[in-house]
Amino acid sequence: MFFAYRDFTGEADEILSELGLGRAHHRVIYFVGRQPDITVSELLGILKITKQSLSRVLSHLIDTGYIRQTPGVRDKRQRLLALTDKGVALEAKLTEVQCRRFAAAYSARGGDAVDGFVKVLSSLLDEDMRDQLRRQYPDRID
Amino acid sequence: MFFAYRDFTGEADEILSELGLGRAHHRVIYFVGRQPDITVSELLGILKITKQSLSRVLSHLIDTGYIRQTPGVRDKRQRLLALTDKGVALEAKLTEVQCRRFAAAYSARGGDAVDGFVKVLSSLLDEDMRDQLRRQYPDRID
DNA sequence: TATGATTGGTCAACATAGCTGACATAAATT
DNA sequence: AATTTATGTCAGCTATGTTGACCAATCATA
Repeated sequence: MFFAYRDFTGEADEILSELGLGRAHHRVIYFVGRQPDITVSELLGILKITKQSLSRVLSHLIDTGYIRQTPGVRDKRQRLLALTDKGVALEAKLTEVQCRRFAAAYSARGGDAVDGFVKVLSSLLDEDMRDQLRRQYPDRID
Repeated sequence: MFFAYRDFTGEADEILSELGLGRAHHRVIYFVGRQPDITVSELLGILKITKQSLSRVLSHLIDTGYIRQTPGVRDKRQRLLALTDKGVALEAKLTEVQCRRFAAAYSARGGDAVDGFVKVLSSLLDEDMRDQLRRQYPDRID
């Protein structure tokens, strides 16, 4: 798991570090990309870090133009976060190198292996996390 | 991958933090456990961190009695690292909670899924890392 | 409408675990 | 004897997490 996680994130980490960003920035970009107009507290709930930690990373991404924020419509206190075009481009680039690994795995090992992989991966999760993901991706998890 | 890795290491992290240790210590304990009398440079090659980083963690583990070192026989410069009884006990405890997750995954998803998991996981590795692991665990990888 | 809860932010300080660079020592090799 | 190797140590930097304290705007409700 250690080796796989390290190598899986390695290529993306390199791209990021050339831009002066780290893995924490990647996570924010990724989850904002998956769920545009996500709120800060939703993001905090996913990442399970403190708002102070998130603040540093998020402010930087806003300052450097990867993420934009618009005030919430229902609740004006909320900051709805979304990727800018620059953010979308980076997200695509990062996701591409990681997808390439999965594509290679799929080619080399086949769909049944990939199915097993997803199943086992989800079984490694805490129960509440698994339930949460099941709700979000009902057709991919379980 | 992010969620699975976080939850997979979460329980072990808790045990460690009660002992004033972190994930870096876990890695050292784990790999010393897998390969007793490993040298410092072999460990550096596995972890791919700098000797200064390792030094802090390793010195602490030696000071607190989880790891002992004996001078190399062939090469007296080498420090051969091995777990003490205390180290073995901790390693077993940490490995146990992580194995429990895999055991649960095995029960819930079956052996074919676990086989697929291992296959895909190994396909996510860099090629050289995969070769290295193939040599070390010829019956488990590929 | 006043009060309290929620959403979000800031400042300051700290911890862990990585990094680089420079230099030291003992042992092995040539 | 000179060089290379295995390892260590000091100093300082960075990224990313943590606590605690406190502030402001907005929302919901008694």
